Amino acid sequence: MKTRIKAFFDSLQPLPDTEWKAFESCFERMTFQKEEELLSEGRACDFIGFIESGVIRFFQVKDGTEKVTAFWFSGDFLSNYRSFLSGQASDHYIQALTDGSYYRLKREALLKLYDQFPLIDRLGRLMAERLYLMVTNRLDNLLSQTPEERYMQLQSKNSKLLQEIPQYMVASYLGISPESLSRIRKRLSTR
Amino acid sequence: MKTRIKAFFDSLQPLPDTEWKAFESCFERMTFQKEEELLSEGRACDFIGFIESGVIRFFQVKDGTEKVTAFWFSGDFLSNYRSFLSGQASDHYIQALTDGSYYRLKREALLKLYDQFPLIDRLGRLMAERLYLMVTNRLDNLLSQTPEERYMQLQSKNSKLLQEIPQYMVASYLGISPESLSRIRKRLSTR
DNA sequence: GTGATTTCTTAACCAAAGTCAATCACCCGA
DNA sequence: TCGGGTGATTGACTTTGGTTAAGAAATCAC
Repeated sequence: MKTRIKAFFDSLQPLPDTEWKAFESCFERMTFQKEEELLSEGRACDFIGFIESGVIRFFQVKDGTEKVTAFWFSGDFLSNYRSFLSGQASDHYIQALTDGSYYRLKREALLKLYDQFPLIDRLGRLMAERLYLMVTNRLDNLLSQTPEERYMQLQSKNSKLLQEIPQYMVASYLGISPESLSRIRKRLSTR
Repeated sequence: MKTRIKAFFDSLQPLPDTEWKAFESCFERMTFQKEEELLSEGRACDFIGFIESGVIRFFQVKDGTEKVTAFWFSGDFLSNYRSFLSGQASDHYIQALTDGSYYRLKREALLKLYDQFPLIDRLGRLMAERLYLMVTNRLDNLLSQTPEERYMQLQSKNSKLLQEIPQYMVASYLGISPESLSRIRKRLSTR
């Protein structure tokens, strides 16, 4: 499996050979095409994954308009983890913005691994904890910053995102209308 | 330990006697007084806890004004879990709004338990997963609802909160100014 | 390359919430 | 009981972002 993904898990909890082999062998490599839906609203998400290549967005449809919750790139965690954990139907879509590929681990296989290997159970704890940190970061960000501040932060920390993603999707991710983002950009450029 | 708190952990992962005894014995009962700070900004949070009685708020100071992130009541989980996990200084205060008590488990003790008992490690995973679900709920709520909708939801789902907490703190929790909340209330009452 | 579609920008107008300031209502303690 | 303090409300005004509509720019398909 891709070294990047191994690095992710190693940073959480290095696994001895036996565990790693068992763990790794449960991943399947999947490919996707631009526009493809990896998960539809209404279905429970029964996998987690890690992107090898390509760009993916995580969004929901609210009152007829699309609200983007996240963009994912190579190396990123890929799942509706909430639906994955709760078993409830997803309120989000997962959709490819480009062609690409990812490594998929099905829920059932992961639960078996948790039961078989305490160290993988611990890895699961550390993964949940890491994801908790990520989502609280985003929450904090939304609570404490204005759209303009969020855009500036995106520019400085994640400029790759701005280059690869249409602006109206970025606007949605920032929680504003495309027109507002356009205004913000204009405001910033004339300073 | 309080039955409510046992019920919380039982709902995640029932523990056999040995594990439960070891787990329970690591909790300490703590009391607090109105206004007391259970955690100050700048310190790492080195415990998790569960409230036995009383009301607590979780807030940060941003540009000189207090922003309330959460209110906690009897039975609720109590920690800056983010700081607890990352070891980084807390950007939030934890402060008592009333007199009360809670059961505290120190980080060091929990980490030892994780190492000693795989089942408690699993309990930790399920706890992290549960907390993940709670924070994504809040995130969704903030992203997809207007302040007015959030207030109405609070009324229907958490009216206890509205009775026990000063309005200006509720406003802060909703992400608006006290004046705006006052106007929203007026708007709603004349419908 | 050309036409069509999609994306981005701009403008005018509107609604919601913020700010500032004044006032009201209530509680509590001396 | 009176006065002070806290919290809630109201009003005037400002700011910000949403909406609608139009047009410009970029991209795509043939």
